Amino acid sequence: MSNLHAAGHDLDAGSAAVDSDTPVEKFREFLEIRGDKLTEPRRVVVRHIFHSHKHFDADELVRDLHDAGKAVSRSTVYRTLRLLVEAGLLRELRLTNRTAFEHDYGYPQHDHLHCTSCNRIVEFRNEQVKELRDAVSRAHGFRASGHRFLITGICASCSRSHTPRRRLDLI
Amino acid sequence: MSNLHAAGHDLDAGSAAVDSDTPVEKFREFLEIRGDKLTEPRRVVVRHIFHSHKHFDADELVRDLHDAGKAVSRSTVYRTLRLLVEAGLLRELRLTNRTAFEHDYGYPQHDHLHCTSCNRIVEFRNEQVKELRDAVSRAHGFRASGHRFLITGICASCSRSHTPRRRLDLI
DNA sequence: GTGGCTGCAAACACTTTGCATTTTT
DNA sequence: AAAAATGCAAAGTGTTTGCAGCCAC
Repeated sequence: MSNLHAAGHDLDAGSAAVDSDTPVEKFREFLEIRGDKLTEPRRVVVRHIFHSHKHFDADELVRDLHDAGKAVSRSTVYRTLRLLVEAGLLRELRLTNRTAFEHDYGYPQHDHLHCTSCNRIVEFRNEQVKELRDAVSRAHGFRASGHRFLITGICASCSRSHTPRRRLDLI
Repeated sequence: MSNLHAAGHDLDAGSAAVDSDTPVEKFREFLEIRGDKLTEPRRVVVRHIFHSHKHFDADELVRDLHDAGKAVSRSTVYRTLRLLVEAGLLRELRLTNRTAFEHDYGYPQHDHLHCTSCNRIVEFRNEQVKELRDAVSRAHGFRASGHRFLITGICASCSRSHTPRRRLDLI
């Protein structure tokens, strides 16, 4: 889990350090161009999202913010999420009927393995995916701007534990 | 286009011919095993779906059936769609917030290009996708049962005609 | 006949919107 | 001060469910 966050992602944090590459700054630039405003609720949402979350959905975010004593109304959360996607800071993931989000800024290109048993999502990185996408696009006169490669199946730990007719940890 | 439907897929049709490989038959087998029943509304839904549709959503299906004078209640349509997915006859596609479906029976493995401008979906086939999926799964101890590779971008005809090129890299 | 269906309407779950008030530039 | 954002509650979507009567096996 934590290994995915390994290298230099010291976003936000209390440090009053250089602040021009934080998600909040990026968001401000985006809003500025459109003549929109960076408000406190928006700042709170963005900071929270890029502070720790990986994949999350609107409801989770509303609840987390509330529990952290930083409550932001559900409407504002939804409105802000929409903006963050437009701004390219977040990406939508539609595995189920509720939209999940993940970081798209300062985050390396990757794809997902979705375990249909425990419902967990594992990320993986593989250069060939993009190569393949570009090759296919080229062959179709398509100008690719992105892709989603989702592999569904049973993860290692689930196929170990849920396998019927097999003793669990006895050996 | 038509090449995708190339070989022997004379499904439904009035011909009282051999009927053991139609989607309806497959569905019956599936239902039988579970001790469930093949009813007229279910037959109507399955026949309609495999008669012409490619990608469709529940609402479209309800409307089409209604317009064809073969109305089936919305609930039954939803219930039947769920069963067809379980039966492996249909596959879910979640590009937007409404679930879309496509044939999964008697249809070759393929993936999609989604044009975000005209919203059209184009299919493509490429063996390497599956190879890549299997390689990645293997590397993660994952037992893959399926995958979804979706390439988003602008299709040839849109990038020719429209040119309102959206700026995505403002930030 | 029985257990599973169907249709209807009502319930749900997720997301969006109208509006009066507050905040940002 | 003007323009835009917030929060609330109310309205939308899309999908599921409870139930009385109906139908396939």
